[in-house]
Amino acid sequence: MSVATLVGRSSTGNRILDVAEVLFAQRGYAGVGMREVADGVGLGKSSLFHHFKSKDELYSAVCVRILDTIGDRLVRSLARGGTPGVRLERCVGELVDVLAGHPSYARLLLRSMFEGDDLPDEGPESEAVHRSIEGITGPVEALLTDGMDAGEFRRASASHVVLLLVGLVVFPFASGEFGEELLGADVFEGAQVERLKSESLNLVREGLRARV
Amino acid sequence: MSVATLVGRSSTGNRILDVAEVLFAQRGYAGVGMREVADGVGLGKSSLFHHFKSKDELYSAVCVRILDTIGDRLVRSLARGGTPGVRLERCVGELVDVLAGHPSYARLLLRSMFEGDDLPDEGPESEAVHRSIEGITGPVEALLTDGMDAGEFRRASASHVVLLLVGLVVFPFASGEFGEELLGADVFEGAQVERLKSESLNLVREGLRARV
DNA sequence: GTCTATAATAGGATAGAC
DNA sequence: GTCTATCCTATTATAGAC
Repeated sequence: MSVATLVGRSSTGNRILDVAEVLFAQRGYAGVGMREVADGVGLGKSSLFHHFKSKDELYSAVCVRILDTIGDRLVRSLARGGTPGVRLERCVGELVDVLAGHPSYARLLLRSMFEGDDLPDEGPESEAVHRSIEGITGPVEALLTDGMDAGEFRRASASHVVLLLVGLVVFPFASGEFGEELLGADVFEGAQVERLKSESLNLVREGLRARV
Repeated sequence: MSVATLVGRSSTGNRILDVAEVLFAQRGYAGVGMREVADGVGLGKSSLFHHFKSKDELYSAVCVRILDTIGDRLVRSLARGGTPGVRLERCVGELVDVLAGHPSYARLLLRSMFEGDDLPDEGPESEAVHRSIEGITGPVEALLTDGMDAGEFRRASASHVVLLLVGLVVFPFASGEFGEELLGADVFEGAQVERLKSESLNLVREGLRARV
């Protein structure tokens, strides 16, 4: 179904999503007007409403596309097997690579969590977002539990650790100027990405290892 | 100077800040209108412009007040002495307490980092925010470096680790519905806060400990 | 310090021609 | 599928009475 989501849209629809993704990531749901999106695509404002019947629907479509892209890669990465420790590290590395390769992703992901108050909680779009999220957090939480049961990870609350890990991995790539000033370099530069990846992996590896 | 910021405003000014803080945290800069703030305070819209000459200025004032409140507590906490490990853990615990005690803080902090594109980079307000941030990250980064030099923490890039720590500690309290569904409970509930605090402390302690 | 009134602009969304 | 024109509402901000 996630594959259908990725290919089941016209080329104009995808161009709209491309433009909207960048804008929503930069300025958030309320900060972006349909006119600005239309200008970016090279269309009149009204034409957008032919492809997406409301701003809400456009925003949700952007979120679902990102979540499915990330979800597909993570699930594939997890399926490649290995011990829980190996799989977790591969998974964190993969997530860093996706976020580093798509500068809009981290911001839009975090923003979408904050803007839940601004958007309808019900409706089919919201449920699609929901399913996509659970398709990611579910397997990761299960992986942590497996690692604890196997004695590879120390005992901890898997769900709380997942929450911490999301912040740990995603936030740096959403931190913008804050991160840039802290590091003295663009967060998306190759060297910074590798540094962030290795520091994240070290923190996760050592932080979750069972004491000997 | 941060003390002056905290007391150097009329009671009406502070009431406006209280209302604006909650609204900006919920819906972001662009998502909140001056009218909504005015209604919340019980004033006419125009009266707000007597206290803050623009929406930008109001938003910056909200950010600076939060940053100074957090900064004051962190700096005080750090000044209480101890080994780097002890001080870092006290610092993380204190930060968790502040964020848990003020549900608007984490969201507004993260949002303010994303909305840098939406607001002027120059000007006195932006510089005040800047100073407040450096007053927090500077001491923490120095603490990490001290711990590494003392052989208590493993070698790592202090600045990159600070970025990870901010995400790790701040994000959960900004995660809203996402965190709520993941944990199956309100993130700000006493038991959840304690769980998040202890899991954060464990991850930081084990994750930064020098190998023996 | 707070108010009413107003300016000037932009917002989301729809109707209907082509 | 895209366009122009339009509707209605909301936006930030200012002017000036009280």
